[in-house]
Amino acid sequence: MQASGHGLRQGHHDRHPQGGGTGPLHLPACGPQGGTGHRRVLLVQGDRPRPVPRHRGGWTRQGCRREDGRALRPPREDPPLRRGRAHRPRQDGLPGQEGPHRGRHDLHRRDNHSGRTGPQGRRRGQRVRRMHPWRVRKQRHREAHRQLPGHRPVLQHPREPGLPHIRGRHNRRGSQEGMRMPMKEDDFADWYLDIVDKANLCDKRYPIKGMNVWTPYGWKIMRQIDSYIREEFDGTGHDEVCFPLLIPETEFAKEKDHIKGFDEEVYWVTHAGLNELDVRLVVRPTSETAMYPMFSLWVRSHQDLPLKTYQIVNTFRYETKQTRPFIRVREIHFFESHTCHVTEEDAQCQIEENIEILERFAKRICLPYMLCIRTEWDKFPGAHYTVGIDTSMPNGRTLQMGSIHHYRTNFSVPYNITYEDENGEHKHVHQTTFGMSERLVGALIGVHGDDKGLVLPPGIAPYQCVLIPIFKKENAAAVAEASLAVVKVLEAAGIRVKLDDRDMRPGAKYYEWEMKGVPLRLELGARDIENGVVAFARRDTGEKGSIAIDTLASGVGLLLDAISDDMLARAEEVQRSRVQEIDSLEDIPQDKILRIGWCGCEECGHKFEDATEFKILGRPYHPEPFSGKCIICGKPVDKAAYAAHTM
RNA sequence: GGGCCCGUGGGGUAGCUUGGUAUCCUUGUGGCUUCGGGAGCCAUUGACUCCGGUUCAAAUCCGGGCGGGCCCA
Repeated sequence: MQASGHGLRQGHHDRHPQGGGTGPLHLPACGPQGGTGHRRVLLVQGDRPRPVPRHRGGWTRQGCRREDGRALRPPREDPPLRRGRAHRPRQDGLPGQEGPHRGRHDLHRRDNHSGRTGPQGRRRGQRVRRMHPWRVRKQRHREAHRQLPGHRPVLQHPREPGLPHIRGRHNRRGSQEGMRMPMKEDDFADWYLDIVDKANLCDKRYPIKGMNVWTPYGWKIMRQIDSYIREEFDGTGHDEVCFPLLIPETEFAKEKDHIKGFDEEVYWVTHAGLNELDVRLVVRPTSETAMYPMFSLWVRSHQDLPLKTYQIVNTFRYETKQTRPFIRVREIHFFESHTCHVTEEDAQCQIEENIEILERFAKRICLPYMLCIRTEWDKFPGAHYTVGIDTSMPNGRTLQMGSIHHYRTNFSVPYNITYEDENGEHKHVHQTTFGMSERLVGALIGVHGDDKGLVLPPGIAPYQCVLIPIFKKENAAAVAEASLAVVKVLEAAGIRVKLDDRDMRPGAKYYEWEMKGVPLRLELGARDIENGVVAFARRDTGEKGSIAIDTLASGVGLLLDAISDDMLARAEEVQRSRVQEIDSLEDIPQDKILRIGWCGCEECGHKFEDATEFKILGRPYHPEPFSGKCIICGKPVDKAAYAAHTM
């Protein structure tokens, strides 16, 4: 700030809410509003006090009216919708819509005295100067405006005083800022975004919607998931491959249903340098059409079968709906296996194997799931049938984490993938695929997280335990040494451990690592060293205790196993409790997965979906005993179906 | 396809109706001090989405672009 060519500027210390502006007034030496940051204050020389303009900040926006009663501008009935929840009007009719604001404005005053202004900075702005002509005009204009009939200056903050404090913005104690988070059950969407942000799983600020940056912590989680996938598929005779990102339009268009299913959400490469391409290129939304032209070259004899491949790559889909980290993105970190078999039965065996793989995999990452054979109108474009892998989220919606498809010969015919059998006959292969994505990370967040933040299963946590040394001034060196020894023991036992010896208060570290979901916290202080133990606290249950230092590695191992088992058991129980059987369209619980009778015909299915806005997930892959009636047509049925709101 | 709303430091925001002053919290940085559940103090970096227009003067008003969000079909 500087004295401009106009000769004077005001600092905030000059303002006063009562300022009428009609004549010279003496300023308070240091009013409650004064002294916001002495950095900003400008001393101006002068011999006459100047009028004090009305303090503008924190005043109600009030529409003003002319004599005829018409508004000069439409008065704003509601606070303007700006960024931040604190602006939203209360919808619930609870007390708080009226009355003096007791939050921000007053707090500002308090803060202004909080010591940020130095001793020298408090008595400034006493000398003022004659007003510049434009300011005089403006002052008169405002004064006239204020005297219009209907003008009601209200000394009340425009924000609703009764709104709950969100994220500590109005908190008296500044240190609480940013620590609070939305509650998981109350507002899942906000809670989820908050956790992604605070646990630093990805950075959403990349300037393309739906394309986020994997941060080190988030990427460690994803890589751990990938490593399990590699272990499982390598162990079942699959070979990892890596196909190009781009697919010629000519290949992409070969399977009609497939292209129809994707044509609204693929990215196109149309130019190379300055020239338009003769054949446009598709950025893969999935890799069938990239792989299968090559499969037709690779597969020649029945001895080449089964061909079992997989790859972990990124795929691209132009999502038009609202994107969300990990759950709905445009660049997808994707796993996909592709297999070819001699017969439909062989392919079916592969589906069974995939389900076994999934079972082991899901246990390791502690995710409950359900398998449903998707409806005809919801199956993968080009598939014979699709098995969806769903898990349920805290808001009652289901999240599809992956899918398993049986293609029969739907792709091998257009892509001409044939083999020569023992008799010299040429036949089309039967194919399957199995795909999962970074949605697994989204599922982990939603299924296990709580109001303190992320909770990671030990199997995928980048750090399975974190060791926090409790220093005192006199014993810092000894504690540091003992901590290093503990870390060495644990690392030797193959446990991923993090030593947090930053210069922070222990409590602050506890909160931080709880937010980041580390399954087990270890503490080591003078007390523990004396007793020959290490203190621990479980993230999932909060349970605290101590482990003898002699049996540290095995003790920690046992605890991690117990955490893993308990987390899976609890999540499975929650999932079971979210399923509810219904037999009529009346009183449908909106936050449950519905188990219904459905005759299986498309007409009834669509009727049900239209009437309830639920989506039919399909029939359970593993048949379940059921006897009832189709919820629409009333025909007796012996097979269940599941339906849910989906993410 | 139609309609509506919003773009202010790294994050969250105030200010916009009535043009002139960029507010507060948090974060970051340096220092002192402290450490068994978010300590404190001192100093300090950092922003008006872009392009036009109106004006002596635009975060503010007007038009357009870009970006984001919501509703309807």
